[in-house]
Amino acid sequence: MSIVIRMGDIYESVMELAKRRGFVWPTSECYGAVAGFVDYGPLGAMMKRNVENLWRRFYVIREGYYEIECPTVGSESIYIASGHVKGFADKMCQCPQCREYLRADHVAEAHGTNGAACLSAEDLAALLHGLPCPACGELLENPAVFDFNLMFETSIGPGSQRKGYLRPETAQGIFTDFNRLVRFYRNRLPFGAVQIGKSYRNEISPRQGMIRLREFTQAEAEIFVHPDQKEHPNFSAYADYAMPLLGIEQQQKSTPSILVTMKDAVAQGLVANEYVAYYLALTHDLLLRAGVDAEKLRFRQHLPDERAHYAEDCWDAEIFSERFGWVETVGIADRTDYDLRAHAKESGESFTVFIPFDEVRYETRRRIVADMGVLGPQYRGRAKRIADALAVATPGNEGAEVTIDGETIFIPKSLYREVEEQVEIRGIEVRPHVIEPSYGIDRMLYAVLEHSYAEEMVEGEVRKVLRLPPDIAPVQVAVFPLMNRDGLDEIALSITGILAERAILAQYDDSGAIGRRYRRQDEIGTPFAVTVDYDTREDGTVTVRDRDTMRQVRLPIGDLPETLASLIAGTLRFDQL
RNA sequence: GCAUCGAUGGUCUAGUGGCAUGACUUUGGCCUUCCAAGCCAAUAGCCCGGGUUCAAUUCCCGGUCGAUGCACCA
Repeated sequence: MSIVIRMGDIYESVMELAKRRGFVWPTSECYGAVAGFVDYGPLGAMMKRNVENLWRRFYVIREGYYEIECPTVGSESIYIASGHVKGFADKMCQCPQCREYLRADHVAEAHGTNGAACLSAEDLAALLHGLPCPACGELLENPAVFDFNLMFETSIGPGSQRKGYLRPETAQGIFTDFNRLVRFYRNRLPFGAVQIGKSYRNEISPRQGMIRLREFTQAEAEIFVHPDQKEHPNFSAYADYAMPLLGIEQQQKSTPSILVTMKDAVAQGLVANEYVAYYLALTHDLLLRAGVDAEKLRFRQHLPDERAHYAEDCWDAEIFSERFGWVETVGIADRTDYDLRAHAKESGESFTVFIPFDEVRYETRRRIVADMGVLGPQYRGRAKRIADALAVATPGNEGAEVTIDGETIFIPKSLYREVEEQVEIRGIEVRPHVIEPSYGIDRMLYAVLEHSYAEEMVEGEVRKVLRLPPDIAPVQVAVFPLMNRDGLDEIALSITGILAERAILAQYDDSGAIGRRYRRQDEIGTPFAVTVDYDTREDGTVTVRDRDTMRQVRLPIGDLPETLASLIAGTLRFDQL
């Protein structure tokens, strides 16, 4: 019936369509676009929201991880704790000869300077002067050393007293709200929270359109689990879910990915635990549901040298793009307690959950109780500190030694007594581990557009069509009068209204020949089109046309809301009509 | 950020130191009983800034954006 034709540069075609039909535009074109930023046009914004809502259906509604919303501007302390201020600011310089960018501290380290990363830019520049460029060998002359941090910096309030950063990921907001979240979830593990929102990274050289943006949308879930209980309570839902995994071993031996069930992947130790496996499967499920081509999706495990030192296991969902190759779109990591520990250290708060024991436990503890009646007058200001030090000291036969301000003081036995007491232990403070699935929504959206895009020959004409899942498509239904007269238009308009009341986004169009109107909708991926013709006036039926097959069936107008709603939800297939 | 190449209505494109092509799209009208039909009309463009010149969309310089290579990508 139709032949799919070979396409040239699919990226060009997809982006041309996306621009022309209002999916994605270069930002602020009237002043000259800025690389790394895009505007979502009317259809793009609609489609993006549909993708986000699909994500919410999986993570918020199904998993029960509630969504929070934090500021995109955060104070410096957050990112000092997270490691972004230090870990993301590299001292760099450029070789004046070959123009190679160099990590200034690396060059200095290579020539025998230890701890070069901690030196100031001036000191580093002085050190580098006269050293050979590792790229071209020319001697560096007074190289300009500058900080490059991928975070956008800003100041909070007038006079720029307080430094702030645009968040480089949404995750930190969930971590900084941890203690509130623990109470919200009534002190029980596991629990999770999610956030969908903008993040910012001042990429040195953003290329590749929507793939590498300076402002982008992330959907992140942080799932807090007991460190010793990494069995997902609902693991059975995905235990038998089979999908191809490209583990470390497969990559090192250059063998293809292996098809395994999640149950086996965990049993074989390929995936670290049930939680990670569960979200690998859920992500696979979600991406296919969003319109990603299963053949162009793989899950790749981070190699030991690319995995962060604290991560127990880390996988990327990579989506194949004709233009960009394999693109990391989702990261799924077991981050252990790294983030919570870092914030606990920086903020001084605990970042733990109190887990009660099933039964109260009793422990016998020895404690040293100072005789403050004597210690107080004798040591005055230092008495309290001495008593505290005594409490944890290990006394000898004659007495105990404590060290205060570097001075070792001997406290004779007579000034304290050792008591043995029974303590009730009702539970312990546990610092949860974090399982983090992190999605790049813009990349996902681009991948869905690219994978959905098709050109085919229909009766000598090229038909461009986006085969988007019905609930991802920006517009769900188009409504046409066959002729723009004889009352057909009024009927079509009233159908549009009826569908709107059922919260179905229907677009009315009476302009131009009917075939042209079908093509217009094909191009933006509208899955269904309702046409009012002369039979409608006789028997109250209309045709419903399926985008992918271009087949039509007649239905009574009264059935439309229910039938279309089921078709869009995917509970009914068109070929079942 | 460096190097090379490019930028003409919404889209694709012709062309030029002197009134800027054509097609498609869009809008209006006529026509039209289901897949970009036809006819008439309309709307709409030389990326931005500076220089050379009587005159610059065209030549020169700088910038922006895009493509490619290098570098970067916790």
